[in-house]
Amino acid sequence: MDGSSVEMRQPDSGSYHVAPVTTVSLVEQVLTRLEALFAAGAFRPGERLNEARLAADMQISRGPLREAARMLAQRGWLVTQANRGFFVRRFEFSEVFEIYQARRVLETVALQEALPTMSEEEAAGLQSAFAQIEMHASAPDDPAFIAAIMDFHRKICALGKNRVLLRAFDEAARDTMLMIAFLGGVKANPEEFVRRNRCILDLLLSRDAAAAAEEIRSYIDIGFSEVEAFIAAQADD
Amino acid sequence: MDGSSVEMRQPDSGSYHVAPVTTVSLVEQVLTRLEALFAAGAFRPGERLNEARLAADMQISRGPLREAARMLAQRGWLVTQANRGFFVRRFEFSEVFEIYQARRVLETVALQEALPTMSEEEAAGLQSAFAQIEMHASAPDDPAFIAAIMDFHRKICALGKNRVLLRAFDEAARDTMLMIAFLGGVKANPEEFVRRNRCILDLLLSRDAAAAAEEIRSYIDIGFSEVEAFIAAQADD
DNA sequence: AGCAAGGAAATTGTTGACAGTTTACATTTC
DNA sequence: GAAATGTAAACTGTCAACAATTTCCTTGCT
Repeated sequence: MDGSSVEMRQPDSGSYHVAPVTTVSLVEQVLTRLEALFAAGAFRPGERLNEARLAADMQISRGPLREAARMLAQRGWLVTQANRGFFVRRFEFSEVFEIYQARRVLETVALQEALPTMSEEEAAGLQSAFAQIEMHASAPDDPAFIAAIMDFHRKICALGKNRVLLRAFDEAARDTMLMIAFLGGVKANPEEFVRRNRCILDLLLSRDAAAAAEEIRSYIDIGFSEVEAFIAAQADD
Repeated sequence: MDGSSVEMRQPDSGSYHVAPVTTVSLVEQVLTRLEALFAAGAFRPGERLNEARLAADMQISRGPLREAARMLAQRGWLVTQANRGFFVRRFEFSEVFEIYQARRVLETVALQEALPTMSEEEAAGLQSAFAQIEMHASAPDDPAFIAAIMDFHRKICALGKNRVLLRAFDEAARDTMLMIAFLGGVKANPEEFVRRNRCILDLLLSRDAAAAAEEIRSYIDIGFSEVEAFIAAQADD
């Protein structure tokens, strides 16, 4: 490039305000790719994963792969057995219920205390998050649709301004997505989801904590019922 | 050993029902030792940990150490910077408040729904857990004292029978212990803690969910106030 | 045929070495 | 003397090889 024609502005004092060089370590890249494989349903519950083969497929060595796998194990997506390696976790049905129950608790608790004092920025954030749901509703099978829904509800939980509880919500949200990946996608009708989330948004914007909490409760219960019915429909395996 | 003098009983049918040989992988051992170092206050917030030195001290190579460190990073105790390694997390004061708030929420929520149907086994478990607190009250500086208190409250949270929320409590409990390790131990008077926990136990055993929840709320608030005061007393650093 | 024992192949656990980056220090320049 | 520059040491990131264990198949026995 010709450095003479375009002159870079020199900083008037001290520092340059350039964006820091973000080097993404190989382990983080592997973690992202493993997450994508999980989301795509590439791993089956109980499956043992072959380190050498996976590393070869990713064109890396086993070291970084194992480090990423340890992180997923700590997250609960993989379990380890000494000298036998990493296995994909299994879901019991009882745990599916607990995941939905946990999300219900975490979202409604966040509301109860924080909704009356919700800022305009937070309200705008909720609105744009809901807009993302609408945007992806035309492609309900795209993982981005579920991700948008989760992000909307994450912002609801974030109203509580408690990082520990928000982290717990993130865990539950990730568990939900993992479970859906195992089920092979949800068949629920997207309009229904958009409609009910719009209802939640409206109640939030009107600062009606009790009504919003009640609506979230029933929304999540419906989500659980859909999964419950879907699982019941699978009388095989 | 002389195998002839002692004859093992042969099983009457098929299998032996012996406990499986639990080989503890080196990574798990390292994780345990790192946790012990954290609990002992060996790591200071923000400290960078030298992989080669730590591995040499533990007489292992860097591979297993890095895997254990990745797990602690996923847990939030360490943070990573590309090409710079692992650093011990820092606590902001605001997060200390959030930890206590989260424990308060998780314990009281578990009670609200589950206390009326608490089984006799669960009640007995709570009683023995409280007995452990009393047993360690004579040595309040021993980490086992705090661990006993945490275990009692963990059993309270477990009444809710929700593994996702219980896991969140575990996170918060671990964060609490880490924070205390950073502070260099709490100076609070142990009799006060024993007395208030006995009060909680009594209310639990009488199945009074509302009163127990209220007592837990004030108990945790007091715990937080103690930490708050302790931090305020440190006007240095 | 069914089952146990043995051994080869496959797989995980761990290590040491090398490459790339960062950090610390000495040197130069103003 | 302070700031910038260059260089060596220290450290992290990654890899490939070796050791230990498990898995699977073959063989031999009842």
